[in-house]
Amino acid sequence: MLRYSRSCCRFRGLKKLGGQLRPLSQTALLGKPSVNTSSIRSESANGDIGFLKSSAVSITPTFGPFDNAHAAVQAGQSRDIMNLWSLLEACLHSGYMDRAFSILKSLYGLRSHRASFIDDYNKYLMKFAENLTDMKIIDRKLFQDLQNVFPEAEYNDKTLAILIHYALKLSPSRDASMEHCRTYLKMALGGYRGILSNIDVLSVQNYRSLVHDFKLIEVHDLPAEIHSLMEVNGVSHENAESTEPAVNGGNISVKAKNEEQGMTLDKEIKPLVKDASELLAVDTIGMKVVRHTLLGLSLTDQQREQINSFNFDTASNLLNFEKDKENIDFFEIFSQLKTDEEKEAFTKALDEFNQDRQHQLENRATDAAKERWRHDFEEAKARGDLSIQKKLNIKLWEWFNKMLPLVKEEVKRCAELANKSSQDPSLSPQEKKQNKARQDYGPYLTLVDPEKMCVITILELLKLNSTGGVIEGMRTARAVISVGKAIEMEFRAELLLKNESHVFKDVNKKSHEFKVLVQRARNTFRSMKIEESKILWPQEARAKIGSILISMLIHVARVRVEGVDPLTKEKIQGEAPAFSHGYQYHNGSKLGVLKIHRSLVHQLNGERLVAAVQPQLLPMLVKPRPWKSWNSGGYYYTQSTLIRSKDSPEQVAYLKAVSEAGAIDNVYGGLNVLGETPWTVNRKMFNIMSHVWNSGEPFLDIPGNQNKLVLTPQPPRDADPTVHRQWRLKNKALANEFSSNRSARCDANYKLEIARAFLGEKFYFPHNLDFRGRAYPLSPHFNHLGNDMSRGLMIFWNGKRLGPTGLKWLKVHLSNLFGFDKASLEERIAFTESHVNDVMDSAESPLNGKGWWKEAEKPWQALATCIELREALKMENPEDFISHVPVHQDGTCNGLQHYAALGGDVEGATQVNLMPSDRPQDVYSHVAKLVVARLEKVAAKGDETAAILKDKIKRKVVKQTVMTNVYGVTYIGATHQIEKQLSNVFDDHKLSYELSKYLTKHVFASVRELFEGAHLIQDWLGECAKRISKSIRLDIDEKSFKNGNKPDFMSSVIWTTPLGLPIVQPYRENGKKQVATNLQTVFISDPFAVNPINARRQKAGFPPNFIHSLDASHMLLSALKCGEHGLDFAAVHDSYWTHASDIDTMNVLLREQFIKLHEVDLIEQLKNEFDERYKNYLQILKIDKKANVAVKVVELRKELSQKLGRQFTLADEIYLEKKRRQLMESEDPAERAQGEAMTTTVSIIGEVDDIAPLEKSSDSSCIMVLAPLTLPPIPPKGDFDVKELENSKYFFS
Amino acid sequence: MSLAVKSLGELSKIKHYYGFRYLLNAAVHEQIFDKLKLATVYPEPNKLKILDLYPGPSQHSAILYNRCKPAQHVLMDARPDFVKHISQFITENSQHAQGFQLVTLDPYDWHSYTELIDRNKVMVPSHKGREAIHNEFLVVANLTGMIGEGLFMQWLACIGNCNWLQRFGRVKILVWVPESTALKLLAKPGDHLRSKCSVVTEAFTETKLVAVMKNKTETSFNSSLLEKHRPVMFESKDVWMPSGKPISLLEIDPRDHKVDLDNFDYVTKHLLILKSTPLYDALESLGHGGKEYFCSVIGDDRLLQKCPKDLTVSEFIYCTEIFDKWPFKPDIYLDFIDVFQDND
DNA sequence: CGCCGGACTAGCGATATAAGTTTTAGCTATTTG
DNA sequence: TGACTAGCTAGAGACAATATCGCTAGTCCGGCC
Repeated sequence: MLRYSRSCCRFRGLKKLGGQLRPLSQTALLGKPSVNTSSIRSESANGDIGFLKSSAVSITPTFGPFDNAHAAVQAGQSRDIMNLWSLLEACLHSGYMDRAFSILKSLYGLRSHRASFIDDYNKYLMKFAENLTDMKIIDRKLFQDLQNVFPEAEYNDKTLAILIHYALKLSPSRDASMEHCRTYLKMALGGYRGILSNIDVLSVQNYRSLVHDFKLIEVHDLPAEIHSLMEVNGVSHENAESTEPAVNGGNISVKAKNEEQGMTLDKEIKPLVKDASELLAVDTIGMKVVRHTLLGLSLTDQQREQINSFNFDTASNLLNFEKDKENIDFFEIFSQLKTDEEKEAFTKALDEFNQDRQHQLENRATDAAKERWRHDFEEAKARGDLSIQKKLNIKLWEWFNKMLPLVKEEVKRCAELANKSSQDPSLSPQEKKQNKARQDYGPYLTLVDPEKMCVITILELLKLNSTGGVIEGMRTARAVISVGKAIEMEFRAELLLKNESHVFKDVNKKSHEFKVLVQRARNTFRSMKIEESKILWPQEARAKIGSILISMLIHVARVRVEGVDPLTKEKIQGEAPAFSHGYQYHNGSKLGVLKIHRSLVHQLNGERLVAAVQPQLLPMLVKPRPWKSWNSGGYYYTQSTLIRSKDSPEQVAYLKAVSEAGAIDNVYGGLNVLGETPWTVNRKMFNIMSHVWNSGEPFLDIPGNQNKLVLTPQPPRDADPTVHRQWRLKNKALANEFSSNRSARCDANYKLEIARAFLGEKFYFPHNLDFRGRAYPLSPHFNHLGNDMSRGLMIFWNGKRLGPTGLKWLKVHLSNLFGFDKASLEERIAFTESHVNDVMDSAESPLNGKGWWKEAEKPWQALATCIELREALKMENPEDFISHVPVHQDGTCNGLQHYAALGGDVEGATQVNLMPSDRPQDVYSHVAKLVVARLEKVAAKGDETAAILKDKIKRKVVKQTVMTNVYGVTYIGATHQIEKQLSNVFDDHKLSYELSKYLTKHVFASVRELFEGAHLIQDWLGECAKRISKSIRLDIDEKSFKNGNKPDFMSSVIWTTPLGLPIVQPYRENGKKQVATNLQTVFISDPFAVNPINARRQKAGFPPNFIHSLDASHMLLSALKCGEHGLDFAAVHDSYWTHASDIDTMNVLLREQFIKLHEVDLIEQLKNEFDERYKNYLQILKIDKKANVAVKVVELRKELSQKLGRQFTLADEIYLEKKRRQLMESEDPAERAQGEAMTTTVSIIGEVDDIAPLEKSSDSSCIMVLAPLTLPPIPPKGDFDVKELENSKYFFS
Repeated sequence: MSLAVKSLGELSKIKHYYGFRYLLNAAVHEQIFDKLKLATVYPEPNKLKILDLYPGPSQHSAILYNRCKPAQHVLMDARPDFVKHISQFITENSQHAQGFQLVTLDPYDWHSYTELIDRNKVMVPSHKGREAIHNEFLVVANLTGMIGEGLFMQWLACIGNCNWLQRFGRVKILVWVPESTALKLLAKPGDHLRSKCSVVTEAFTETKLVAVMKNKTETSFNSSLLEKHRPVMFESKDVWMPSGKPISLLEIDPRDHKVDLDNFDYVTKHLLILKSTPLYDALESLGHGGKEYFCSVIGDDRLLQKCPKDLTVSEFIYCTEIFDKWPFKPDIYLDFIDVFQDND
């Protein structure tokens, strides 16, 4: 009855208002928006692993505000939108409703954003309604806003959901409430489901009312996750008369229902849980079950005792960060379980426990840190021990307490300012300025609990000690941003938690089974919520609140210091600020630094700073949230994006488009496999490292614990300037070494401490991608991509019986770790076997024995393998050994492998083991040989340099250069690498540098000779990138021509990987700007700014990036397949890891996938994509002035110039060409004809079939013209057939 | 007999000027040397040694040589085109060029001087005390090129340290610099160009503006400066290469000073970053608790209200002395940063 | 009432900073076929 | 005449950042008609 068509509704609605009929809801009078539900989902073509579908989408995407390249109008606005969004959000949560409303108006003003404006309005409405008691006000407000203020905006299902939610909450009577709901439901755009799917608005209680009380909707209208929650109740309460219990809900066990039955609804609806932390305490029931399950397993008495005494209350038993406390060793228990059933039960119980812990981990870390400080403080106070040389934590607690009131005061002022409409004129100019600034940061500062902000600030600053090359301190810019970011993260996590508790507030989890259901619903809810939140605080806001907080800390934080009186030379005690803001110069440019006082730094050196590790970024205790969309996956409470595109919203835009089309499911799949591999800490390795660490001595790559930086004595004043310079350089070098040692040690400390916390735990690494699609674990510090030490600390949680092949592979692995990896497998096995005594010795007494393992290329991993091997060999049948150590298979010069496959280069393919062979080919030795041959040839002709060098060329000399050559190393870079090697042979520094320069040329030439095909492709890729990045795009580049004939080039190189991932090279000119903060201005780039691209980097980066995108594709495909075959899989780009026993399987799979990848001609595919994507682009060429076309162009220019009465610029030419094309696309035949008839400079050039012969490089005899963009022809492909690879066992080895 | 003085027309045939600019008008040069009254400073030409750095076309060298007839006049230049030109010039004038010689060393390289003086002993200046300007040694240089400014700043440091050529005494330097550099060096307290180098120049040298290019633009020397120095003015057409920034000639007379250079450096450098912030606040950037300390020592509130850009040299020296007495002063030798060491 | 002028300011762009110089591409003149 | 090379020069470059100043364009206010 209220379903009016749009036009008549407005009309009639208004009429009715004027008349007697007072509708219950004014909002109901609003027009019903038209719904656009067309979607373009094309069916995946057969055999497509992503590319076809994805490229189809990404070539002509329809972009939202993330795009910064597509539409010119939008270009300037996307940044505004993001800033407004974030400000709106901040104002709403800070309760600045008036300001929020004016922001809404601004958003409404942005045309390009109009369509999604209602989402912003909904957020406002939601908040607006929160503190009201009268439904009518809400309804009227909405009506008036949409009628008068935002006339072009139309409500959507979420708007209705909000109305329903509040109708249920606020209506005075059941009837009124029901009537409201009925009305709103009828206004639905596309059925009830649309409204009801807003589980972030409607609470479980709401659903129950709608279903059970009012019977307005059926259970099957609800989102699937909610069903179960309804039904449990439905059965117990309503006897299932109106609902159909069978719908979808069959998975509820009888037991669960029974358990629920005793409860009445009244009892169930408890008073609201006010905040997140209280909510957490409710969960203990489940933990009893966990304990019960665990105790039911076959355990040793000791373990039983441990579990019995273990407090499964997660809040008090998060990870173990205490040195002398031991958590239960879940890994030990798990590995000792005999039967699969027991393992399964154990796993289930542990996972459940970990679900809760993960939740805690991501949410309660700041509180935990604070509590620890307080605890230490109180303890010391109780002991009466508040000595001068205070413990760090006590100091921190004091700072915290001094800082807190300042922060609170500031928050108060911001709030006051926001509520005051007019400025107090009596204020001093300085105060006024301060208030002005408060307007900027105020909304953001009032979002997070001041206590938390203090803790975060302190922790961040301590964590940043000695970063950014500052000796004792950090860069200010980094500090303010870090603090700001941390605050933002905290806010997001809190927000999510708050929302969650709001929605689930009236759900009581009495039973264990029921809780599982709730948890599932929650997870869905979280995913939704996270996906929805695309808002990022602008860097500017981060910097501003960061600086405010930091300057407060600077103000209060003080330390005891010691100094020397310059006159009496006595030691003096004093007090000074712990932090000091100042500047340092580098190359004449100033750099803001935040210095940390030396005495504090010393104290920090001795501390274990685990608390400062962002807890949101630790390895996860549960399987990561599977990747489902560009921003949904990984951690549970922290938003992570699929691609780490710090400053490329452009790629995000493409990504969203293809993701929504479901074109990159293989990427998600591959990443999920990586994320689902469970790990645990290798306890034996941990103990050894821990021991080494505690000694404080340098060991392998762990630097020793030096406390003092000793500088060399100063030369006399009148010494030669060179002497002074040398002295300064020497000091710099010393200081750099010192500080890099310190940060290396600090890093090692992080690793060890995280490892300690995860001892005996089962954990996972959530992964995401860099912009080329390479996978990286999200958790920094401690992951399997880390250095040898990190890797040595980790083993697979799951163990697998070695079996005959496993044992062999374990031996091969050890040999590889020693760097003995270019021999045949048999020889490598023999290598290990010949060292069996060393293996035993290393494993048995790693620190006191002969220390053979330390000679390995990767000593820590070698030691881990030695230990594993010893355990195996000790057994009666070593093949029965259950192995956990990951065994690696590395591609031999993986980049070249891809190049060889692309180029079909037989010789190259052979060299990098794409061809089956009895022994692995060693490219490096081969190149070395080639180089020697060259040198000998020239030496014979009398070249002395060649003669000196020709005997000095070893494999090692060329290795790095050959390897990095693929990755586009520059001549200079390569020279440095070679110089490093040569300096071992030649003492004279200058000589060795000269020789290196000479040698580099020959190495390059040799590599080129050997990988002819590869280099042709490399050059082709480079040339394409160059042309694309110097191309002009008709639709947007018009205004970039402001500087006459020199345009700003805007087109990045964009391509689609075989898996369908769109890649946008992010190299743009850095549009860094100065941002004023409390401490100083800070130089930061705004990721949403549209900057011209950096053509040089686009060109230099493309060839290696393309190859990386291929190796990434290969890895993900292999991961996917390994996952399908039940393998535990991990990878470091071109090094694939699995259990020893599974290596053979993995090798087959990865070769299969490589073949699959290269079966299509990827280069041709790329060319086609380029041709399509850059179809209408123009390029600037220089052609011969005397050529026929050139003359014509000049004539036309002259003519047009006269008509215009001024110089005819390239911008004009582009404008004309654009017009011509528009006309030709027109519907109107007359216009089309007009277009055809038009002559532009571009059309003249376009008539020439092949422009290339006319091109000239540098001469005054040529002119600049615009021509359609053409790419060079693909270099011919060689005869190598990638299928040969199938039997090449040394491909990866 | 004297060396031939070539004209701009001839000298402009030299291919490359390497980004340097030279005044090539003999009359103006004469005017300049008149103004400098070199005869008073160097009463005994037969003991005078002149080191001419980056002489380039060497027109001024010839004129100077002709006027002073010094015992030795060494031109140091290593730029191929100039080397060629100078060698040829010397050959052409060989009979009149006693003591007029070229060394093809790079004046930028410190080693060139040890090479010239200590190793090959081509030119060995006498050591003089620091009571007066060295009266037997003169340095002439053209630093109008790219590297010029940087090199000059280092020479200033050498004056402060009494090393390099300044180890022989307070050696006068006549140096051509870009006008922008001259402006900086001569900036007085309160000038917006006041910077560390102006303070250092003022503290360690007595610097005079000898010659400037005639210039219509505003962004040039202010009238009081011109009034004070009364420099010789020359036309821009007398300068080769024709394109480039205007140039000026400075006369640098090192002072006898006893300032602790390192502390002075640190204090001026840091204070002048916040050149318009009152000392009261700016001092905090000198180190942990700088504000507290300095305020407790400096009684004069007027000084604390002043901005670094308005401070006189003696005020900077005063601050340096206080800084030096600070028990908790930061380590001034660790005042740098390794920007490439970025751990993420 | 409306209009206008002047004061004021936000915001942007330019410039200086320190003090051994960074690499590279492109341009020009020289050399050589 | 053209092509190639060497060597210069300039242009970007990571002044891989920040303080300050001056200019401009807009805003606000008060006075005047």
